[in-house]
Amino acid sequence: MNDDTKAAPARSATETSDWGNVAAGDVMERLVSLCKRRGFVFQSSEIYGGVGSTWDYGPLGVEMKRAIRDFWWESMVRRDDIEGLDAAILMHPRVWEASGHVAGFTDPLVDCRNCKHRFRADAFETGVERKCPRCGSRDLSEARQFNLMFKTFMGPVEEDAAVVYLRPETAQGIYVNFLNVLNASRQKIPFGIAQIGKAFRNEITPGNFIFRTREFEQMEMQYFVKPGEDREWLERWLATRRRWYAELGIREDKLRVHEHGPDELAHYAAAAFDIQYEFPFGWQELEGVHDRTDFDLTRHEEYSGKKLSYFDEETKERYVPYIVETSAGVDRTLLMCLVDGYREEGEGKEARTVLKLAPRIAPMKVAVFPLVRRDGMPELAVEIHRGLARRWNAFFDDGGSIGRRYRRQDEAGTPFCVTVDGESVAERTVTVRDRDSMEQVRVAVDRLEEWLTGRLEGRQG
RNA sequence: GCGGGAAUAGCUCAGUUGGUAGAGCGCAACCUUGCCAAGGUUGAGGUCGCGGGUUCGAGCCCCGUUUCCCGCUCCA
Repeated sequence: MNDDTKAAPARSATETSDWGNVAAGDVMERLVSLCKRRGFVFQSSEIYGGVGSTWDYGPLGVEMKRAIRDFWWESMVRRDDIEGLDAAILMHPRVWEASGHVAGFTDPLVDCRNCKHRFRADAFETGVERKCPRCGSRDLSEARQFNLMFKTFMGPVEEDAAVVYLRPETAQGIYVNFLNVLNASRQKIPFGIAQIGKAFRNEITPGNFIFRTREFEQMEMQYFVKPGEDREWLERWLATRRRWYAELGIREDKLRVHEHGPDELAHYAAAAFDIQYEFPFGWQELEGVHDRTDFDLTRHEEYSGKKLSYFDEETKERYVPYIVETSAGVDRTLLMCLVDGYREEGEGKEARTVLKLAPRIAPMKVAVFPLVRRDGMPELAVEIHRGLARRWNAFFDDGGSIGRRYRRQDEAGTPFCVTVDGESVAERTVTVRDRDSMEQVRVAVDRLEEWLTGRLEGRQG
């Protein structure tokens, strides 16, 4: 836990918070409830009592998640210097020895309560005095088997089969394919490899809804650079990634960068930045931007016996590239978008719950309503909906009052609602209502798609 | 991992000394409705988280368990 981490400022229930008429402490609860009710996120295997910290994405959630992945992929891989990859979840067990994930996994570990050092416990069994090898403290935890990787068996007969692991991070799939991608793509350093995929960790403390789960999805880009140029690239990628969050429409004051101090750095990293968001449960990491040096490729050279260096034809130098990675979580990005857009506004009859999602990640882009069910309005509304649905996820609703239908779309985060009235039938014009400003404008039916394109993409710029 | 709390309809909850489950909202259908949760009628939906036990009888009492929440711990 670092010094930057603090709870969101406490406010009373009657005071307006960053989420409108709802106290910060209630936001997560309300959001979880909305997610279930509207079909964003369900607890996994709920009818059997649920399974710990795993979640299923419902009809709206899956659209939103896809949109987040697509936006990331477009901004990362649609560049000349980045290639895409989709590596397998199951990898050779030696990969995890090389990566350092197996060390301390097969052996029971002991924690020193005094200096927080963690070390192998097997030495005690051979008569070594039970004290911390670093600080000498005798205040030690019990020896515990740390099982952070999910283990399974490859082969149908369990006893004979090889133990394999579900990958605890996607990055290693990129490192082991470094040469394959380099040769196949004819890239030159500097260049990057990007991947989106699932990873699995037996987290000791999962929680906070979909923020920390045991099965999760990562969006990672590993950028291979010449040693010595790593720091420059680290800062460049950090700036690029910060801009991405701004383009997602996230509130500026809820984002910050935290630089890891020397005691926080992971074994593989020379320098590390976290991009953090201020959730109702505190500042939390969304993405790591790390200088991993040549640690990973060097280790894979050692363990595989294969040369993973790069020959620079211009300078005639051979070197193992340094790696600058950007590693973001899909699920926590989605949670951030939901949290950032969640509002409870107005009083009494005016009250509404609204998700102010950027149009590019809204699960539904537009909804179409006939004002009433007569005089040709339903028919025209159906026709308009059918046209829009060819291009966007568009929703049709003719149930209940018009105000109720607006409220339903507010909760789902739909940016625009199109209403067909009597004049629509006579003059081929419709009312378009904006989710955020609640303003209404009149648009010709024949120009509606063009108008929406401008608004949807204009607001995404 | 430790301690505490909770679990009843999709949601929020009520349910008396133990006597076979209710409300509001939501949802569906129909009517009404001319632009921000109007109204009416009808309806669907619960083996009360799960498994044992006590009892003539358990949503309620006891034990176990799972999940979630709050602290602490942990966090490759």
